[in-house]
Order: sequence, then structure tokens, then C-alpha cells
Amino acid sequence: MKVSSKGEYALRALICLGGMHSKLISIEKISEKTLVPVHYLEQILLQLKRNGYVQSKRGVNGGYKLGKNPKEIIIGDVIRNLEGPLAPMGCVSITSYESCPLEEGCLLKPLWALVRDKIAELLDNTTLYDLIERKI
Amino acid sequence: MKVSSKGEYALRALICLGGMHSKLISIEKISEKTLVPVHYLEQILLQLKRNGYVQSKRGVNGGYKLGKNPKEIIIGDVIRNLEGPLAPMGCVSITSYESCPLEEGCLLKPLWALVRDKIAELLDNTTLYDLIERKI
DNA sequence: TAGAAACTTGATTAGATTAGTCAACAATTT
DNA sequence: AAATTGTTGACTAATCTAATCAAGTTTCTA
Repeated sequence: MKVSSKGEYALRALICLGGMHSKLISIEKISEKTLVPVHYLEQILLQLKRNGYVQSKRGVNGGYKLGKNPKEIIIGDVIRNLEGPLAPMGCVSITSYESCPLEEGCLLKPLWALVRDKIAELLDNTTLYDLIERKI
Repeated sequence: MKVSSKGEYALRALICLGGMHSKLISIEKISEKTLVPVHYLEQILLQLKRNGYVQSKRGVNGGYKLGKNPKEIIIGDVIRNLEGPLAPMGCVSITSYESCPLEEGCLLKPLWALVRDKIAELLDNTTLYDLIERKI
């Protein structure tokens, strides 16, 4: 039931950027603060950029900043974008359902559905703002 | 946030055994019913045996059966035994805590702790009996 | 002796991480 | 104003690790 390191790292980076008030900060600096390996962080920021969560500027004094208001960045969405559905099994995923040969009559499906509901309810009602302001 | 296939497969096997009323059933039969690859299932059953969840009998007409009453088999424990802690991150795991260099001041920890609580509350209050009798 | 589980080992695959190169930009130099 | 240089992000490939799956061998029991 682990969150992948990719998701954890992405959130660390967003939190870091959220505390910079739109001032640019370089990948290297983010890496120092978040303890995420530089090259891996690079890939993650790229992915966050494609999804509009961050913006970048190249060249001297370039770097990254948030691309959205922290109140508009929903943690559940970030996780989904970076590491796939929140649901513990594809057969109960709403955002990216996968059929399963057992399916009907599967006694586990209702349980996984409950797990998904609990996780989604939590992460879809938490924003980056909530984390930064320690509302949670 | 996935459950590993190991955990899913183990639960499928236990559900299958739970419906046999202590009659022995071979790995191959279990594999047919649960669609779990035979050789992988073998390893999983071995692990379940070490933890007392199942019993085996060798030789002709041998096979597996449950080692405990379905009401005593807690889903959360099965998952923990097979794929490790329920917590999404080691830093919030109660059963197998791992320290993290960020730790104090980490804004994510409280969130992960909530996730852990929700998952654990659900899976630790569900037994194999509940699944088999469709109480959930 | 035949059928079945137990066990060992290796192959395959996917995820995580690291390494290295290329392209853009801004300040500096000429 | 043009060329140069250093800083930075963008991108690709290789390495490492763990999960998953497969095959074969051994041991036990009717």
C-alpha cells in the first residue's frame, strides 16, 4: 500500500515551491532542501510542468516556480498524474478502470472499493495550501 | 497506492480455502479457481503456512486447508505479513517504523498518517469471514 | 511407485536511480 | 553589436534493485 517515491518526491518539490512565493528556485536548490536526487527530481519537475503544476525559466537565474495557486493544487490529482490511480486495484479505479477476469462474484472487489473511497476522500479534499499552512 | 499482486493473490487463495470447509485442495485446483499462476501461488502458500494461516498435507490427495477460523483471520494482518506495512510511507508505520531525514518539520507526514489510519481502520476490522459471507 | 507438496534456482519484467549529453538563455567580453 | 562563456533546464540512455513468474529437483506419503 505504498506511495511510490515519485509521488512523495513530487509533493516535496511542490511544497518547497509553495514556500517561495513565486520566486524562481533552481533544481539543485530544490534538491538540497527536499533531499530528492537531482536527476530524478529533474524528471519529476518535467512531468509536473507538462501538467501545469509548475513553470520554468531557463538560463542564468532561471529555475522553477508554481504554475497554479496552491489552493487549486489537489493532492489526489498530483498523485494520480505522477503514479497512476489512487485505487488499490484497477478493477475499482474510477479514473482508469481495468477489467479483471474474476470481476463478478469477486469477494475482494467491495473491500478494495472501500479502500479507494477512503483514500480518495482524503487526498481529493486536501490541497497544497492545506499542507503548507499545516491545516492537516 | 497499489496493493501488490502478492497480497491480492494471497487473499484470493484464502477465500478459496475458506469455501472448502477444511477439505484439502491442491495448489493446481486453487490456481484454476483463483487465476493465480501456479508457481507464484506455491510461494505465497508457503509464506501463508509459515504464518499459520494455512495447513498442508503432502502426498496423494494432499493439499491445503485453512489453519485458522475465518473469523480470526484479519485482512490487515495478512497484507502486512505478505507485503509489509499498510502505511503509505515508512515514517508513519506503527508496525515497522523507518526514520526519514526530513521527519520533523515534514509537512507530508501528517497526511500520510491519516491515510494509514483510514486504511488500517478498514482492513484491521475486516476478517476473512466478513469477505466470505459478503458482510462487506 | 506414482502423485503431490516442498524447496531451489534462474529468467523476466517493471520501477527507481544515476549518468551523460544537448539546448536555451543571460551576462560578460571584445 | 557580435561572439563567448557559464548557468540552467530538457532530454536520452544506462544501471541498479525488487517484484513477479517459470522451471526443475527433491522429499514425502498413500
